[in-house]
Amino acid sequence: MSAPSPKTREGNTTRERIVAAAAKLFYAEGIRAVGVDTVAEKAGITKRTLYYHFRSKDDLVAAYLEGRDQPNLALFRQWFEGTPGALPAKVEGIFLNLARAARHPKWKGCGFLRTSAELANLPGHPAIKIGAAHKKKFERWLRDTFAEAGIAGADELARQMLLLLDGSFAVVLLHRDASYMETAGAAAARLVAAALPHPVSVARTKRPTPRTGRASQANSAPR
Amino acid sequence: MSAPSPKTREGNTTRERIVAAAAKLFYAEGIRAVGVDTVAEKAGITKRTLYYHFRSKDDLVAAYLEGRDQPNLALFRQWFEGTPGALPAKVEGIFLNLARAARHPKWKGCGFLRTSAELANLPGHPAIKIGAAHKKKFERWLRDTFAEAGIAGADELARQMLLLLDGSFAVVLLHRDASYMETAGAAAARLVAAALPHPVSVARTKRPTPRTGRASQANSAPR
DNA sequence: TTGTGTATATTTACTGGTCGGTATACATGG
DNA sequence: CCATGTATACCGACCAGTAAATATACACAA
Repeated sequence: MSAPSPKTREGNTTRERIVAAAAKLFYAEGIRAVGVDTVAEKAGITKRTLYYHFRSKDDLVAAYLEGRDQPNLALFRQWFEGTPGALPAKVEGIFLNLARAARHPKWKGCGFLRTSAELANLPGHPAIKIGAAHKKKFERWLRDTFAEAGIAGADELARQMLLLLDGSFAVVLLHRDASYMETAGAAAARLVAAALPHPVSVARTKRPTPRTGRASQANSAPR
Repeated sequence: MSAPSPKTREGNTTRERIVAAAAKLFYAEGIRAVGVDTVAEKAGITKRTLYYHFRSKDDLVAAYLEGRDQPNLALFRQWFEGTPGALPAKVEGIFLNLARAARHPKWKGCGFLRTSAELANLPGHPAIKIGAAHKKKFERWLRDTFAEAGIAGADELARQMLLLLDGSFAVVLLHRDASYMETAGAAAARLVAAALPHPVSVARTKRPTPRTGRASQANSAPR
């Protein structure tokens, strides 16, 4: 995005190959578990070359997450749009696709969350800022999507989806049981359906969304 | 719980002091970020003594989480019982108390989840098994509590609560914004209220819980 | 075309320090 | 004496980061 950097082999810059190697290793093994020597070896370069392209390991970690930001968001959008049906079903589609992905043996949870958990003692770390921004982008996309559908509490609903999503990342990683993602998807679909302006398929009620009052009072976004 | 081990100073066995020091350090800094030398120093002993009491660092990590199991569960139960009102409010009380705790500057998320995230590349690690068992105990307690209240889908509801809880751990740790826990509490309360056998304060419907059908089909626990 | 300067890119070899874990000896209390 | 602890000193491996030399590419001048 900033430095042009010339080609070295077929199509890949050296920097890209370093980030690709770092991404694989950091995601598979963890940040502190992987040394820069290992990254350099996997990228087919020497450690000194790595330090020519990155000022420090922390910068490399940040580049790893930076590189996952857009692809991840695109994947979620794709899962949403690729699921037929009404809004609740489309939201649930994200969770069901994620459950399928989580059953792959190499799946190890959400790289952003795992990095933030591992570096929790360094709150200002650039990688954590990138992770926070990533999740905020996702939440904003959800909120806009809900708002376009005419949902009143789109803000809070988006936050709830994020909580269920990240909760399923954590729980599935711990138990290695992807069915929790289907549970989360069901809960998400139910919350979305309850927030829809049109009473869904349930017997119609007088007021469209009478249950919104309770929560909005406990959650007026302190900051 | 297993070895009696004699006292060394006032009231504490050496082993307990080691575990206490390890707990503080591992929670505050992370597992791989803390060396055994640091733990030994903080416990006021030498490293060799640490290795007299624990076969390996992995054992020490397991002991750290083992020691947090019962106190953590007791705290959740206490928060639940200490909140007045009906079931949804009591469940929400857990989240509100947790939000208060999360605003403490030394709060760093859930030690069980953070350990599982950091050791995700070692699925069989004893500490991860302890963490999984801990979360299962909490989920079981929730399920039994819901079942006693006459809720039909107590199993799934308990899983949803766990997802919201662990989701809020992850999200609040990333954003350092405890208000997400209040959002999670509101969502939890709403889901519990919707599952109650008695239609809550909303206008009565013909069937007590008509919305259960959608989710039960998507979540029949594959394992 | 040839030579030279310069910025980019990469190498080998190495630094001081920390990692988990241990060998050996010494203390102390039953 | 012997079991239980504790202390000093050390191990090889690995850690993040660096020095110095060099290879490569391109610009511009003779």
